[in-house]
Amino acid sequence: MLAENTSTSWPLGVGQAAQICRVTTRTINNWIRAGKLKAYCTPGGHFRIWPSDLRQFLKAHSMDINFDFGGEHPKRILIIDDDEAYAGMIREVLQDKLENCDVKISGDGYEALVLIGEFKPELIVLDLMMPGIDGFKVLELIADRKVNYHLKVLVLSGNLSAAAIERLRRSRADQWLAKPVSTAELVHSVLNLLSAGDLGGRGIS
Amino acid sequence: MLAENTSTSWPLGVGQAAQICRVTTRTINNWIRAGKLKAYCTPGGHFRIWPSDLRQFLKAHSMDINFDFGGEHPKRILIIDDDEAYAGMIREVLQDKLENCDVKISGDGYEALVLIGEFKPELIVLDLMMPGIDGFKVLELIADRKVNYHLKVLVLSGNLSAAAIERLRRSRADQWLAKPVSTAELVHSVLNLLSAGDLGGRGIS
DNA sequence: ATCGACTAGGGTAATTTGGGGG
DNA sequence: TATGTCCAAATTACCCTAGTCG
Repeated sequence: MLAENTSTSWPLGVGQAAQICRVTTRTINNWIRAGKLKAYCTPGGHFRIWPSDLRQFLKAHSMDINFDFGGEHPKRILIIDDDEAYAGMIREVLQDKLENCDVKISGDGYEALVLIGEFKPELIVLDLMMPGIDGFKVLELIADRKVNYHLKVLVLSGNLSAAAIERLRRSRADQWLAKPVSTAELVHSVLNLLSAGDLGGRGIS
Repeated sequence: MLAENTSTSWPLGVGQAAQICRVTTRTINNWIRAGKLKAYCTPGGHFRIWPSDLRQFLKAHSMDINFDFGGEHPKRILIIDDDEAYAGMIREVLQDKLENCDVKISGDGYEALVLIGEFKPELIVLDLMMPGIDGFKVLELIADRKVNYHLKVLVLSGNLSAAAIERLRRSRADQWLAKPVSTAELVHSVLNLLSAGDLGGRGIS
């Protein structure tokens, strides 16, 4: 649906790119016309730059500049936990600490599977103990999708026996934390998992 | 309301085009009046833009923007059946008779759930008899999605007792056929389900 | 007829382009 | 060579109200 632009990124104007790169708009313009910086053109002749292209440009020229212009899509996080109150708390913590994130909760493992395809989260916070569906089955499916997408899984569980941990390792979970978990620990893990690899998408669906 | 029609080939309002192009409605208006962007006019003077015209416009100006507004894509059909040979046969029949369709097969009910979200099929051909996951659970999830998407379900089953049929009815399956099913019967049902609720395009693109 | 959502168009402000010369 | 600065024309964004759509 178009009405909500929570998952689309916006192109930067030349002035915005100039601020990020600490140069004048004129220079940005030169870079574009020289073919060094990829951009597209409005019918009126104004250039627009996708954040991911600017990032690539900065990286290619070893310009050590980081920017978070809010133009990129928020990080999509899916919390799979049948404990509604607990999941809600996690969401609040994440929304408070990660200023640009889009969090969805699913208390039903089956619905969660649909959401994995539909919402395309970058990170899944998974409770292993769920009624109806096996958390390891979810992990197995996710492992298949990791080939094509950036998708990290943080497992939360109250019962992390050595055997369970070994099975998690084989299931390619990215990280696991024992409940109860401190907010600091949670946020640290989430930030760590999200910072590994990112690319901005473009387009509307 | 114009903003809601994401799954049929309706003309776009100026605001929708503006969101797609990441410009203001005013700018879209300028483009139209300058003859750069093709549009037609309502009696009251409001502009309407066909998705194909907008797509052509974006392409003509090398604007690196993709949008999928539905209506023009091939019909997406998801076959959920653990009998690989049977599913493959259905696919061949459908691809032969529906010249513009995109068919995916899932032999695993869990993976199928992910595909429902990811592939966003317009039609699901569902085998009730599946190992691991209950076909009715799938129907239940689909019923939720029907609120927001055009999604029809054709159930195939070898065991269509009166009780099963009653349960299918309650589960809001759109149609059910007993195995074995004739190809003519299958194709007829599929065409019927796909054409319902979809007004089609405008003929030429 | 009523109503919410959207749009056209004018006016104005901000930004961008491209040139030329430092 | 690459970039900063000045400038006019063009393009786009923002704000507003009356009018249209469904």
